[in-house]
Amino acid sequence: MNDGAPRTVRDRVRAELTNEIKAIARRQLAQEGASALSLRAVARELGMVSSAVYRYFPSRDDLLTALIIDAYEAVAIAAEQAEQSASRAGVAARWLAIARAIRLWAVAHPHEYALIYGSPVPGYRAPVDTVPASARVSFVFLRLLADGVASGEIEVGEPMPIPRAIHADFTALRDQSAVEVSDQILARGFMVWTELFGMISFELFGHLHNVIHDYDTFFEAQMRRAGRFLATGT
Amino acid sequence: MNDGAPRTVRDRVRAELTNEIKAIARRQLAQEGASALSLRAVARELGMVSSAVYRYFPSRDDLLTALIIDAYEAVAIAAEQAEQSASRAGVAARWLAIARAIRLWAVAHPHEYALIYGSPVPGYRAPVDTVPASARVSFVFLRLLADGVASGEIEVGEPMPIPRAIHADFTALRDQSAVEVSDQILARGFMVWTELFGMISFELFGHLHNVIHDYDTFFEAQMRRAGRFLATGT
DNA sequence: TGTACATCAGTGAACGCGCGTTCACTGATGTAC
DNA sequence: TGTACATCAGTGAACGCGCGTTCACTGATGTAC
Repeated sequence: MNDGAPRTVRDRVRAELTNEIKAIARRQLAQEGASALSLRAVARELGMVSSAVYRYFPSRDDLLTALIIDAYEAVAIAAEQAEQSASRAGVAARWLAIARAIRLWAVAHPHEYALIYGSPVPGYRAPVDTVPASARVSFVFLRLLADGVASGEIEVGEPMPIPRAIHADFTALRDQSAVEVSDQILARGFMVWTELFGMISFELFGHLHNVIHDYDTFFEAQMRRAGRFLATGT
Repeated sequence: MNDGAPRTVRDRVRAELTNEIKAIARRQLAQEGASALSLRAVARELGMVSSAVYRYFPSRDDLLTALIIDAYEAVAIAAEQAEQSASRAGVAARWLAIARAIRLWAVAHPHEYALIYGSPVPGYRAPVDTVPASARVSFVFLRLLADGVASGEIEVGEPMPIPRAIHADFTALRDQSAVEVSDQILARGFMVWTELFGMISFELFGHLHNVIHDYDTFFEAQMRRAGRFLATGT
């Protein structure tokens, strides 16, 4: 149906309107948050009658799902582009580039960040469609880990014991991502990755308010430290 | 007015009803999330007419504020109790006790956790009243840092450069908390603290779904590793 | 190229719902003397 | 201890609002021959 380029005028108009609906919805999201997102408000701003939106999205939740997928893809693309721009640099620099790119996207789109990394929207259950989109950004990081190990920039050091249950999960992750990285480095990677999103969430959700004032500098300093930990385990 | 014990029957009934309202609201929060919390639904479950609730909370937002403060205090109390039970143990064990207690509280009260550490509730602006409550839990951690440095269990190691702007914020934090800990250890502490909440948020908000299966074990392993980093910087 | 029919986009009205908040009221509880 | 008045809790009706979703409809666009 919608594979390839749109053939007819109708198809093209439809694709444009679909995007316009999403753009308006994103804007309203940015003003009021996810649970205040309403089809009627979108229709109003579009200059259409509310029932017309149903020609494009069968329900409010489907619109929300589309926004969620778009948001996941936007972070992923931001990370991928940063990674590519820095691809000739070392692992530490690439890590910083990725971390900065993700944070900058989040700061520029706080409600979209909240939509995907904040509390789940009440009454909404994410369908499976969102899974591949959500995984995409972490693959950027996993590839960085693999590169770092291959180049020797990530020092493996003395192995630490990993619980059996976690080893199984890590093995599954290696299979899915086709990235061969040892348990120990995956565990280290998880710490740094968690740190990154914890940091952004703290900043955006107000937990550093009146504690830290220069968010940019603080983020930069902590991420540099995290990068060192990633590379050397210290 | 309400200083000390309630004097009259009316006062006692009022205090009980206020608590009951909060309890019902908390339960509804747990079922539907914060933005679905409604005074009318609470009144319905109370068996009262909706306007009666206004005798207890002047608006929906005030009820929400009360829940937020209660939630902050509940995590703080959980952390404090864990800390006290482990107060004779070493810093590593105390850190683990605190981390576990906070996570267990979060897992037991996911919507209350989301209320305070997830995305802000749309259309709601937290009043200043919530600030002291929100800070309480981190003071537990700051005191642990100070104890660890005093006892030598936290190794200071070679100092690392801290940006001037961050040094100023850290100084203010030392003043507010009356905890004397060096910039370097504060920075390290921030990393570990961020890691803890990042981890809990990842788990509760579904970002480890189908990746990690044994959350308990994973959390335990990562927090042990974080504890080592806290103590030794490695 | 032209016509006949099928598909689709957008309209407008309607259904049923729940929400926050206000207000004048009744009856019970508390207080001052 | 008893009475008169003030305070307070809860009622019931109402205001005005916005929401998601359905449905029969009109008119425009696309397709097959």
